[in-house]
Amino acid sequence: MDLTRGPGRLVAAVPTADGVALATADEGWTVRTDDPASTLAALDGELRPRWVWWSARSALAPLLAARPGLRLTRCWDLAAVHRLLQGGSADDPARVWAACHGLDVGGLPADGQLDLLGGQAEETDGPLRADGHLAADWAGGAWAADLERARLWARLALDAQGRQEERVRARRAGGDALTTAWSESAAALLAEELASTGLPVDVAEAERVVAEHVGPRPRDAASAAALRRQRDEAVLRHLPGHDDVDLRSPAQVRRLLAAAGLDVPDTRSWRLERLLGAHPVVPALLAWRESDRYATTYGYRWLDENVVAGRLRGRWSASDGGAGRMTAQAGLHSLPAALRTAVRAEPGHLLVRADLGQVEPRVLAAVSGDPALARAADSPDLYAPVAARLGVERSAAKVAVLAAMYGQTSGHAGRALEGMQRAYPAAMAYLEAAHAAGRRGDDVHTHGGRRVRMWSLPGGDAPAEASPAEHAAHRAAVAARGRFARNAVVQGAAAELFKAWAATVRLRLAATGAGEIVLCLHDELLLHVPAGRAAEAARHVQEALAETAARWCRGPQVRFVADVAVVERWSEAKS
DNA sequence: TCGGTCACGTA
DNA sequence: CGTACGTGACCGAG
Repeated sequence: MDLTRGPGRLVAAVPTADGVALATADEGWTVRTDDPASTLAALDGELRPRWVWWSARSALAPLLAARPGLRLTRCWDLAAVHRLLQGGSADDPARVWAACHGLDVGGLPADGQLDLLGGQAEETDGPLRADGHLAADWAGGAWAADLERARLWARLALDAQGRQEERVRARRAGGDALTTAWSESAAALLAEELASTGLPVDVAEAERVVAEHVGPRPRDAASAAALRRQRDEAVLRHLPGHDDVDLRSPAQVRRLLAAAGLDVPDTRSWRLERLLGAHPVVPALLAWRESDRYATTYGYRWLDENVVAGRLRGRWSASDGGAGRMTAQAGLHSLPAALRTAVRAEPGHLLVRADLGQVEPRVLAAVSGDPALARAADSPDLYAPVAARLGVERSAAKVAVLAAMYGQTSGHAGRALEGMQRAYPAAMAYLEAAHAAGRRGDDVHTHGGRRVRMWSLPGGDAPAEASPAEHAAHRAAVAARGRFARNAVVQGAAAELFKAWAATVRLRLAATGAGEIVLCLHDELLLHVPAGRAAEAARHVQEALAETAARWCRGPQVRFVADVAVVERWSEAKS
């Protein structure tokens, strides 16, 4: 059972307020209905198509708003595949269309902006300009005015899909870019479902955690201000005469520390932790920092704005940023550990928590085809055989592997890297190639075929006339680009593997009704499942990983491992 | 009112 | 001088 694969019959779908417009290679038609979600759900069951849409955000999000439980099976997401092919995060229809027709995007309005100034806004009834670009009003949403327009918009989507698929098939990558296009599309679908579903939260428990750090919910603005002064006072009382210092201002905190005889270049907590015994103001300040997090970012306001009826919801992106990881808003990806007790299964349900173990070195073994590293991945603890091979402690082996992947040069990394070079030459060569490309400013591509764009440097490639300081800044910028590229090919490929895994899990759960994914966290999945289906869901997670890994590795098979636990609260069973 | 910087949570 | 992201606060420029 592998539902992510297979071409499927391509059916473009454009839902509107009045109904839904559809297009296949042979025909287009419209269905007038006030319930397009049900129409698509029925067609999904009958035809098992691969839905083609401009983006899950535009096509699916409105349907999920009307029918939260809607689960469509497969799709081709033009925006997601565009990001895969072109890199970056810009994915509006005008850019998608231009890219798959080989048109220059220079004359296009900026992302999300209509060309209101009228530079190219010639009067036209059709969706296309004379130069082949999408007309600005169509790209901006004019297709939604009536079903006939929507039908045309669906035909254009199908046309764009065909051109995109040609480009995907032509993409040379270590892996199979077409499979990546499918799973990235699935991730875009999942992103909308995650935004709609939300993360189950025990609000009373969340309020208890917040109260532990900042006290009870203030009744009004005056008591909030008083509480704030009270928290500030706990720090400032250690240095009389500095009552006017604003602890939220790093510059003022630095002057405050200077008054305590502590000269620091910045006031980051890792630096202050080394000065814990130097002055009582330091531990007080660190405690203030922690509680301030709950007063600002993760406090009552955050709960009020983002948790509705016991679900924490934020927008999700399937591949934002350089390397193509998923991103999430509303703090979903950076919940403090203390708040995880509040992430709790609803009555009659359980959470299945699954996280990939040592995913980045295993991914490196797979994408580089390094046979020795692939053999190390046979071990449930990859670092143990690496340590044996390098003849060092496990902790040193881990540092060496991470240093190789992240481009670390400080500390003891240097000598460890020499050992890595001898033991795992193919893996190191893979990283070095990406590093060199990044330094040159050349784009790199992930195993799955994602383009990762580099950026140009302020002074160009080699500033001829520059001060020593400018030369140093330029060298630093070149090195930073190299580290970014080196990391991107590993982090990006890991993101692709993760999304392929998540997509497979999603389909198994949808097909069996054994629960649903409620959180994706880079290498961790959280499922919310009926209590009686937890063991089954856990099995789906493991089987989906084995299936995904087998498909993903073309060279030597690399073992991927997942730690799976069935819990009531996310905080339990943290490995 | 805006963008840059700092700081810090997660992976 | 390991990378990525999102969030909120301050601060100086406009």
